[in-house]
Amino acid sequence: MPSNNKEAPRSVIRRLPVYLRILDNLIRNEVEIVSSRELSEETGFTAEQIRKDLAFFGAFGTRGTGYHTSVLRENILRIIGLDEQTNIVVVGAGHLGNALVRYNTTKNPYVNVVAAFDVDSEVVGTKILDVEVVHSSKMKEVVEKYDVKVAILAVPSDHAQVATEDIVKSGIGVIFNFSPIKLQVPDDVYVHNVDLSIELQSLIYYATSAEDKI
Amino acid sequence: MPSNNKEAPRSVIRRLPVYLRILDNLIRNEVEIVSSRELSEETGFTAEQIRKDLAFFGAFGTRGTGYHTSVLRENILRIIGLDEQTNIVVVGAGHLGNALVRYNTTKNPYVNVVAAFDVDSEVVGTKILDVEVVHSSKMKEVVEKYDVKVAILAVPSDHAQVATEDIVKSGIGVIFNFSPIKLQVPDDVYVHNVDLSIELQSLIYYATSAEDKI
DNA sequence: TCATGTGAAGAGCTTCACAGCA
DNA sequence: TGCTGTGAAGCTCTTCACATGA
Repeated sequence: MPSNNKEAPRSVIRRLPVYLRILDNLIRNEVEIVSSRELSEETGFTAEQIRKDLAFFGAFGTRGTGYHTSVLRENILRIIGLDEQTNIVVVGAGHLGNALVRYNTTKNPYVNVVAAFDVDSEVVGTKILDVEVVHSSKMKEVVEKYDVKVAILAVPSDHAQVATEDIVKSGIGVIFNFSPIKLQVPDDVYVHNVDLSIELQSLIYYATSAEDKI
Repeated sequence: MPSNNKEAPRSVIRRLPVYLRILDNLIRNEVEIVSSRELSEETGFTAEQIRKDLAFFGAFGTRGTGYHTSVLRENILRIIGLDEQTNIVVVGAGHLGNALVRYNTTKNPYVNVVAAFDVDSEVVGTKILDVEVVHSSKMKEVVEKYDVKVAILAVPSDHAQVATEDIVKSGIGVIFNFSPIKLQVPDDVYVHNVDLSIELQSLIYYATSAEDKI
């Protein structure tokens, strides 16, 4: 394997799934070869950056030709760890949790939502598509049974830390956090925060400063 | 005004709403002064970074003391453009759009969702909380009436480009895009993409590589 | 010839170290 | 004294320019 021993930059890891989606489309259309310039047009990233990203993990292309779509796809799947189906859970079955279960079940290939968790007896026992809403007290059991690696956290702010402790105790090491709380977790747990209020508020800056330019 | 003429770095703009939220909490608890070190503890950003961020726009603090919470809050509101209520719309009233209307209505102060848009006659005319679901053909009318600056786009992929054209024609200049499509827009329209599938897929990398370290 | 792979230069952002001031 | 404000250094990632090889 001609790959590198250095830690992969986060920016590269964030772009890999973008390449993956394009490759899936190309392969669906039976395109066998793609160049970095073509990938650049589809993604908006520069061709040099795409080559650097891919070259970081090894030489997957052919000079003068380009990249073999299916070879590149296999390599990216392996690098990310999507070469085997990944089981995830959604914690919180309110409106946002509900939408996230549906989204990842119908729109996200490569992941499999095995359960949603909630503490509200109104929703425990119901289903979202084919996904059962289970009481949070059973999290460890489900996580061990399905070897779940990632939890999406979408509970109200005042439940977020408690729910996080359930998640950590169940053995999950990666949390995709939608609550606007700085979660307290052990060092070996990886938290990725998406704060929709904050992202929207920062966008307002561009809405108003763009207007000033008129 | 002791502020700067250079364009503000994106990274700074993304952090400003984080400071804003902390300040809102402090002011609610009648705390009048806060230091960069205290803000650091709340946010996880370094104290130097916080001082640099704030100093970019002017000298808002007092040496030896710290920052006056309400003064700093007012300044950040003005910088972002949140000093007056910002009207937004949500385009797409499916499960994700529904959740986003609720989220921004109940959890996001400083923005006001004036309408949701859809083309499905099943949902047009219904309400999400107090927000009416309006047919997309009336977008321009609503946007002009409420001086809407930002649209959240949460429609299925195959409708995303068409919906974008409605948004652009209505006069909106900032789009918060949840669809996994590279939207084609004029140069003066600002698009911010959040692709939930891609973010989750890139997280898998950390789930599996963390495991390898055992 | 043509597109990849890559050292070097450049840009942008963060951290350091300390001057400046209440 | 204590905390802000800031030039300088450092780091990370991107762009450039071109050598490399099918």
